Amino acid sequence: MPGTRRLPTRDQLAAWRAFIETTELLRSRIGGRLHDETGLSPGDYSVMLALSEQPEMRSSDLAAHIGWERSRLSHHLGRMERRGLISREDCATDNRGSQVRLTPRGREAFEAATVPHLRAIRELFVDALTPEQIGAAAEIAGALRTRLKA
Amino acid sequence: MPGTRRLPTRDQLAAWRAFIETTELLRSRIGGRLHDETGLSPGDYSVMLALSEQPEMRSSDLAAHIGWERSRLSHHLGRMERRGLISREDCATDNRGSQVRLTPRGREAFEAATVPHLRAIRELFVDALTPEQIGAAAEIAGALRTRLKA
DNA sequence: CTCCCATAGTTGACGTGTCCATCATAGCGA
DNA sequence: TCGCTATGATGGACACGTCAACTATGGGAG
Repeated sequence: MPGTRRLPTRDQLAAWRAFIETTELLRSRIGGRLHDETGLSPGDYSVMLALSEQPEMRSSDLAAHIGWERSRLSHHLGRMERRGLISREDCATDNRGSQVRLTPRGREAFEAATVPHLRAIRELFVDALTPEQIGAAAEIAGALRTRLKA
Repeated sequence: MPGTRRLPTRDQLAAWRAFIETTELLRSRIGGRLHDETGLSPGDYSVMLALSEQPEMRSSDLAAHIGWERSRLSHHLGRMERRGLISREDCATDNRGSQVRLTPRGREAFEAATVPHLRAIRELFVDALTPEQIGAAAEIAGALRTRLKA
């Protein structure tokens, strides 16, 4: 059947839909619990996780570290700064740059969020799967990422 | 170690991160290709897929069918209406309700989008995985969904 | 030293998603 | 019929993401 050749089969499509819809639901549930229990969004958590390991970073380095576009990070840091979670100050060695750091309040919020977040991951991801399935999930992620890089 | 008991292990956490980050990247790549090649967003596609199977639907039924909140659908339909993809009109049997339908232009856009979208799914998902991995992905989705429903 | 381009970062516009408030109608029980 | 509650749908406020434009500084080629 020309024109439909090489399109996914019914089963493949069903697997695709189940996979993509469920991962989306999982993401939103984990994010929702994080937000409800700690007041932090997943984006906040990523930023703060990086800053907790390296307390002072250039904005671009931070963006690269967490895999975000600079613009996205700039918008997000603006919101986090308004909430008093991080601060930005001029960079001594490059007048274009800015250093980002956690405020004491930010560090406190991050530390309070760690255990609830890990617990949500355990409950909704780890505990939902067998050890074999967790391994398979990691392998699937690897295979998909390889394809996405090509 | 009280307080950290039952938190994910290092390996489990690595699997979680790989899984969630890769599925997010996959989603955005498929969505990006859909948008670039057809001008439709994934949200547009979901709405139009439902309407292509049942040409006239109540807004609430449509929302339930695709698993969206009514408010989200209302906002999205507003944007789609501005672009001439769908139309809304009063419902004859319930004065509160509205009927949603594809415009001719909407139907045309949807039909033009189907093959490119399926092709993207094949290239970035189906072709990235072995048949066993596709089966495992479906099973993982099922297991996660079962847990999410509880 | 000057010019040119690359880089750091911000901003505006806009699509998207959630939460919550609002409003009108439907539908039921007294 | 009257009034109460549930439901259908919309709207505003705000967070989040992307894209493209813009500002300003850095740094090398000549």
